[in-house]
Formats: sequence, C-alpha cells, structure tokens
Amino acid sequence: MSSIPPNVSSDPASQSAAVPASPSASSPTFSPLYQQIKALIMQRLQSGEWKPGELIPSEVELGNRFKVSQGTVRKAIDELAAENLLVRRQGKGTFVATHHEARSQFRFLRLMPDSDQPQVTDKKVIELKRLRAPAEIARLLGMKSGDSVVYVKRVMAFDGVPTILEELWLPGALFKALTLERLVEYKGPMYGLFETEFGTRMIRATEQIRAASADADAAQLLAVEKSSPLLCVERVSFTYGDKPVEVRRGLYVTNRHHYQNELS
Amino acid sequence: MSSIPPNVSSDPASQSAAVPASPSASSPTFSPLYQQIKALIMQRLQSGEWKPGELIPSEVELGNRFKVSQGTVRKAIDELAAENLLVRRQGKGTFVATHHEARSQFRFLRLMPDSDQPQVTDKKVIELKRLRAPAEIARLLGMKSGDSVVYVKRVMAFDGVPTILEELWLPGALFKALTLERLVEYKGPMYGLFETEFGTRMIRATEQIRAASADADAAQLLAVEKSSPLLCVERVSFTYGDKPVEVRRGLYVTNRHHYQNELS
DNA sequence: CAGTGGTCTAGACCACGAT
DNA sequence: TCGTGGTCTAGACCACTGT
Repeated sequence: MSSIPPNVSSDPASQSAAVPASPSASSPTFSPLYQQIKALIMQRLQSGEWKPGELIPSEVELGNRFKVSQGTVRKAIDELAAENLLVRRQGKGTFVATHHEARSQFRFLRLMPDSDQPQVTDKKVIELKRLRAPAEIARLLGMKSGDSVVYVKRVMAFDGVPTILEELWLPGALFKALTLERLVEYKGPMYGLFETEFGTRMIRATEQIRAASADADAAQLLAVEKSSPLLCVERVSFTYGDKPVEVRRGLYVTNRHHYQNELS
Repeated sequence: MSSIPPNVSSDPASQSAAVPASPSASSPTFSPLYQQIKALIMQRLQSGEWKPGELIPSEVELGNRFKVSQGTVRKAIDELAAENLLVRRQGKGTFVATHHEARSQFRFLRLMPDSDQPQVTDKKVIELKRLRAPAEIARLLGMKSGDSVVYVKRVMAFDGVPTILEELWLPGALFKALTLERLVEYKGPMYGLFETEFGTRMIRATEQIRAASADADAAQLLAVEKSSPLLCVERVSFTYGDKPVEVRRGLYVTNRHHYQNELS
C-alpha cells in the first residue's frame, strides 16, 4: 500500500520537484500534482479496490499515503466529485458513486412527464439474445465486426402507457452471465445491475437525437399509429478510460413526455 | 468603491465572524464568505459595471477590495468560471464571458452535422413583429398575458439546405429598439446582438425536446414533405437572477443533422 | 467526544503573456 | 521584468455526523 507514484516527490521544500523530476525527455511531460493524485484515485476506482457505495479513505489519510498535503488531495477529489465519480458527505466522508440511488436515475433518463407527477414505471423485456455485432455497433463499441454482443429489446411504460422502446447492444465478453431471467427479475436501474453483477460502471454517455417515424413494429409495441413521430435517441455509454460499453437506441413517445435538457 | 459587504468582517483573526455578524434574526442567514464574494461579483456583472469581454480586477486586487484573502476570491471566481460567467486566461487575467466567440456558439446550438465538417450557415428572417403575448408565452416569460412581446420567425440553412425553422418571443420592454433591419444586417450570433445592443446576456437555458410532424407551413419553409418527422425544441433562456428573457421554438430537420447531448 | 469534510488564511513558487 | 492566474503547502477553525 501507500505506493508513492514515481512522479510525486516527498520533498516538502519544493512542490515543483515533483514535475521536473523527468526533465530529460523533450516532450512536455507535465502534470500538476493534484492531477496525478486524481489519476491514482481513479486507478483505485477502476481496479475495483474501492467499490461503488463504499467509503474511501479520508483526505488526510490519502494525503499521508501519497505524501502530499490535504489541500492537494482535496482538489483532486473536488474534480472527481464534479464528474460524479465520488460523492462527498460532510461529517461522514467521501464515497464511491453508485447507480443504486434515486438521485442518479434522472441523470441517464431525460424523458420527463409534461405534468410532473411521480409515475409508476413498468419494464417489459421483449427479447434477449447473443449475436454477432453488426458493423455499425462494433464500430461504436470499439470491437471487431462479428464479435459477440448481447442484444436486448424492451419496452418501458409509465402509468401503464407504453412510452419507450429500447434496443441495447453490450459487449459479449463483459456480459457473459447476463440472462433474460436475471434481467427480468432485477428490480431497480439497469446500470445498477451492470455495476454490481458485472463490475462495469457507466460514468458518461453521449446521445444523438433525431426525429423518426414509427415503423410497423414500433407502432405495435408502443401502441401508436404507424408513421407517428417518435424521438430517436442513440446513446453510447462509457466506463473508466473512455471505454465504450453500451450502445442503446431508444424510441420515445413524446405525446405526454418530453426530453429535458439544460444548457449552461 | 471597495464597498465592504455588511456580512464581511475585516477581522483577520476570525473568519467566522463574517457570518454571525447578524446573529439577531432567527433564520439561519448563513453563507460562506466566498459565496458572498461570488454574489458581489455577480452584482457587478448584472449591473454592467463589468461588461462582456472586459478584464475584471485581479484576484489580489479584489481580495484587497473585499478584505478577504486571494484564496477566497479565487474560489468565488472558480465557481463563476464553471458557470461560464467568467473566463480565466493564465498570464492575462479574468474576463467577463461574451457570446462573441466561436467557442460559445456550440453551447446554445446543439444541432450537429452527421458528418462533421465546417458548414456555411445562412440565416433568413421571415418575419419580425410586435404582438400581445399569448398566455403560454407570457407564463414562460413571467409576464402578464397580453403584454407586449417581439416575435421573430426565421429559417437557418446549412450549406444551402434549410434545416431550422425558429420562432422567438422576447419581452417587448427589453427589446424596444429591435428592428427587422437591425436583425438582418447583424452578422454573428443573435445572443451577441442581444448582449451588446440590449444589455441582456443569456447565461442559461432549458430545453424540452419532442418529435413532431411538419405542418404545411413548416414543410414549405423547410422544403420537406408534409408530415415529415421534425425535432421540436422549446427553449426558455435566462439572464442574471434566473429571469426568463426569451422563449424559442425550433423545428429541426434531422436527416443530415442530429441534436448532440452529453450525459455526465 | 473524535473524525470527517468545508471554509479561510498566508505565503511560496511556477507557468504564462505582455512589455 | 513584471503582473497574472495556477499550484502547493501548513495550519486554523467551523459544521456536521456518529459514538
């Protein structure tokens, strides 16, 4: 433990000594101390040494371990908290973020009811199977075309009204043990399941939104007229190291709901 | 100048003295020093004392003015920079953010070409007129139904292809001097015009996105088939103090473009 | 009460940009 | 060379949470 990074000096007199430690190479191999600490913490998260929901060591403890001041650790944790990888709780400590909280649900489901009321959501899995990745999916997941992927198709209903038709593609290697049974019986957010059962934590996603017309299949599953306008949301989710681990294509009925977005 | 806020003490021995300075009231009128400084800076921005694009006083200077340490000013500015109200430039100073930059354009126009290439954009104003605010618009703008608003309708084309049909509603009182001529001749982002000519700076917006079908008018102006699926984006923009100052309804053609969003 | 994160200070040096 | 923001430290006290 207490592995001191090569780039970090324990000489208190010169904090800059931590950086010019390798002045040999021509390239500007420079990084502030707190960024190095941040990277070290992120390593612990990625390796699973500190698991979602767990308490991590205190700031002073980490400062001692890494041989830096508490303020430097603080700045590293500040950024990780801003990125939703850690959660600070005054008086208690700093915890690894988890998808098992109502708080984080709305971060990855932006469809809101027009008249905001709590809703009963109902999820129905239509299909789960293994298949060879189509070229487009393989490209988005950083895999080779034809590699094994898990395919899921499901419908979500709010207050009994079918509203979202979703297709998912997951890397087969990571989700070997995912079965329809396991997915159906699981209560709670899917990313929570991925996190605890498959050690894969989503931390970021990009979405591309378009307008589309319902085809026969979508119209039937969503109980709308054929050619009805639908919101088409294509998402790629990433885990640590910007590694893509999910492609998701959703069709949203936006008669009584809307996709909510904040520009700031 | 150098107006010391009532809540800020200049006693260096007790930073907490800044808060219990008013222990009279029962309510917990508490706020960290840096938040008070942040509020003071925001006042200067809102009042126009520091205008968009301008250099604000240095951190040490502000520290002296407000009788706090540089670190406290720094934390206040950190937050304001994170909210895109200020922009820091190492070696130069801290500047008031402005919409007259390519950087800030993409923040408020999320429609991207599917194959990312620089595009020639062309804006055509269809209509500009004054009218009495419809109930819904008045509600969103925090006005009374029937109050005067400026209405703008325009089409934006990318590489010659009409892609966005937009309607805007602006408070009449704020935009008295806005004419069709002025709007047409103006080159650059509309929010830049609002900022320099009308002293109204947009700092935040919320959007509600739905799928819609093109009606006859939209189909004609966007050169698509009637009933084509379109992205319908309803935006409310806010200035300082969370005051709404614009309602915008856009219809986007998403055949060769998509609405790009980051979930983090 | 002890331990945690949250705030504040004072002083140091670095990297950058303009002069 | 100077002034700016950027980093780092060390130490202090506060507010919150558990025991």
